[in-house]
This record gives sequence, structure tokens and C-alpha cells, in this order.
Amino acid sequence: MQLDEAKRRFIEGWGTLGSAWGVSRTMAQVHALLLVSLGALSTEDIMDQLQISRGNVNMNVRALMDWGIVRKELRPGERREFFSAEKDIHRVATLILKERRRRELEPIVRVLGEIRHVEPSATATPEETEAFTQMIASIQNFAEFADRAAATLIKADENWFLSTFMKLMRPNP
Amino acid sequence: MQLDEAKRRFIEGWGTLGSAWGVSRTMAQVHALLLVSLGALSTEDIMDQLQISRGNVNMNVRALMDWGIVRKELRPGERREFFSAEKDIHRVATLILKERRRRELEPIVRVLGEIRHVEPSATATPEETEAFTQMIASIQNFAEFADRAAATLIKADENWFLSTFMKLMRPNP
DNA sequence: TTAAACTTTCAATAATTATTGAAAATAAAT
DNA sequence: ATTTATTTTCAATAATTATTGAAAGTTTAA
Repeated sequence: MQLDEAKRRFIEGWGTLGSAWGVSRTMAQVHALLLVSLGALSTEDIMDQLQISRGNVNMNVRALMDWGIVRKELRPGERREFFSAEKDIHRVATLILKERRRRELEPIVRVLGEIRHVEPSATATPEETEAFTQMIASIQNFAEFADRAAATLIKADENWFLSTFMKLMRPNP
Repeated sequence: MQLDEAKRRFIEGWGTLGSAWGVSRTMAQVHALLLVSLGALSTEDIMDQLQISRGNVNMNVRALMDWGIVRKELRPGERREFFSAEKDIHRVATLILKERRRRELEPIVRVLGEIRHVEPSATATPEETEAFTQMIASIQNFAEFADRAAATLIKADENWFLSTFMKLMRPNP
């Protein structure tokens, strides 16, 4: 397969993966493009390669910078900005995991905390109330479990990265 | 807080969580409603409580059944169908994790396999080609890592479930 | 068989979300 | 200060995705 064709397919696949996980297709595609580009790209480079508008590129690179997986690169003597992706895939995964934990796990945990105490009432049977309370408690419990699991993964991933790094530093063990 | 209000808030929060993760809001809401309902609900019950159409309920309960987290319940002497959610939250998590692994990890792994061999060409420099190949290899590598992590989580979760079950069976250790 | 009670489908429509493009803002150079 | 290069914003528009509702399909019972 030709490089260009391979890149095209990767960008498409990454975009599809993104949309299955609630990330906009274009944002994932911009990320994919930067991942497989050797140097940093300008806004125009991205516009050309993905055939999207300037405003669209701007919004998406900024969102990617919010996630911490793309950074701006300034070149001396160049007025325009260039963008490059974090290339270490484990760091990328870690950053995404951290961010999603913050953005999506925290809000639901807050809601669960707020609704966990239900007062007895005339319209609801005690069984209904009890079942609800139990369900919320078990979800809350599970959210903690997920939170710890995410923390463990982030940790495991950092270790994995570290051990790879060590190997690189000392090629002949 | 009143039970009804608490349920309402839970359904809303669950819907929001779902859409952040690429699940349609209504599907997540139907799931939430079934989670906090004591018995099984009919199509009409769901229509009434969520204020959505019959067709919508039908499509979403069917999707939930595809995920394996909702099942149909038939009552003797009743012609219509009732639906109830899997109430064990660990089983729910396991089923979702398994399904997503199958639906989303597998396709991207396939694409990575297909594009990993790039032939040398006049239009691409060897550096570009090499960088691309390296990136794909590291993502492929990571996908395996993620796959193992998912398997481990599923396992951990089953163990957690098992140990809870054991405790229930023998309340006085 | 026919009717009644339900479920399923799907074309039309509504709602949501993403994208554009041009104007406004900003920053650097002259 | 003015021009030029660039980024940013955002109202308008396009594209996508979800929802409806009525017709067609299915199943059970009389």
C-alpha cells in the first residue's frame, strides 16, 4: 500500500472510532492527521489535507489542545502557528483517560450523591423507595470501582511507558 | 428529595452520561428508567414516563436487548411484552465492556493490520514512511494493551461479583 | 377467518450537531 | 499609524441523527 493511501485509511478509521466514543469525527481526524505527520502542520496544511474550513480547523485544534494531546509550535521568523500531536500513544491514552474521568465520571458521581437520600412519601411504596436506594448505592459503589480502575490503568500505563523508556536508554541489558 | 424527583434526575444524568460516550440519550434514558423500576415495564409505561413515541421505545429497547442488558419478560395471560433491565451493575458493566470491545476495538485493529505495510515510493521520503510505520506499530501495540486491560477488568469484575455473592450466601463468616 | 391486541418498520419530519465563511479581533512589520 | 498576516468568533447553513406516527406485519383468541 502507498503511504498516502495508508494515511487516508488511518484518518478515516480514527474518525470512526472517535465518533463511536462521543468525540466528533473531525476532531478525531485532525488528531489522526497530526499523529501520522512527521512535522508540525499549519492551519492551511490541515485545511488542505482534510478539506475542511479554517474555522473548523481552528475549533478542533483548540479542543485537542484542551485535551492536552496537541500543542502549538511557534517557529522563529514565522508568523503563523503550527500544530503537532503528542506522539507517545501511552501518554495520549493517559491524558484522554484523565480528562474523561474529570469531565464525565465526576458529574454523574455528583448527581448520585444528590439523589441518594429519598424521603418516604405517600405516593411511593417502601419497596420502591428501598429498591431505588439500593440501586443508586450500587451504582455509586461501582463508580468508585471504575474510578480506582482508571487510576490503576493510568498508573500501569505510566509504568509501561517508564519501562519502555528504560529499555531505550540501555539497549544492551 | 421525593422518589419521583430522584428518578427523574437519575434518568436525566444517565442520559447525559450516555451521550458523552456515544450512546443515544434516549437509549440511555430507557435503560435508566428500567434500572430504577421495581418490576418490568410495558411499552406504554415507557412511552408515558419518558414521553416518547411507541416506535422510539421499540427501537431503543431492542437496541438494549442487543447489548444484553435488558430482557423481554412474558407474563402468562398477558399478550403484551414487558421489559426489565439487568439489575446487577457489575454484570451491566461487563456486558457493555465486552460489546464495545467487539464493536469498536476489533474494527480499528483490523484497519491497523491492513495499513501496517507501506511500500517505498517516489512521493514519500523514507523518514516519512518510517515514522508512519512506527506510529501504526505503537498504536497496534497499545490496542493489544487495551484489549488485555479490558479482559482484566472483565475478570476483576466477575471476581468482585463472585466475592459479593459468596458473602451474601454466608452472612456470618 | 376475522377481529383484536399488540409489535415492527420506515418515510417524513424534527431536533441536534457540525461546518462554513466572512467579519471582527489581534499581532507583527513597515 | 497603517498595512498585512494571521487567528478567532459566530450567525447562517448544511449535514447528521433521532423521533414520530401511521401503515404493515404478527400473534392470539374467538
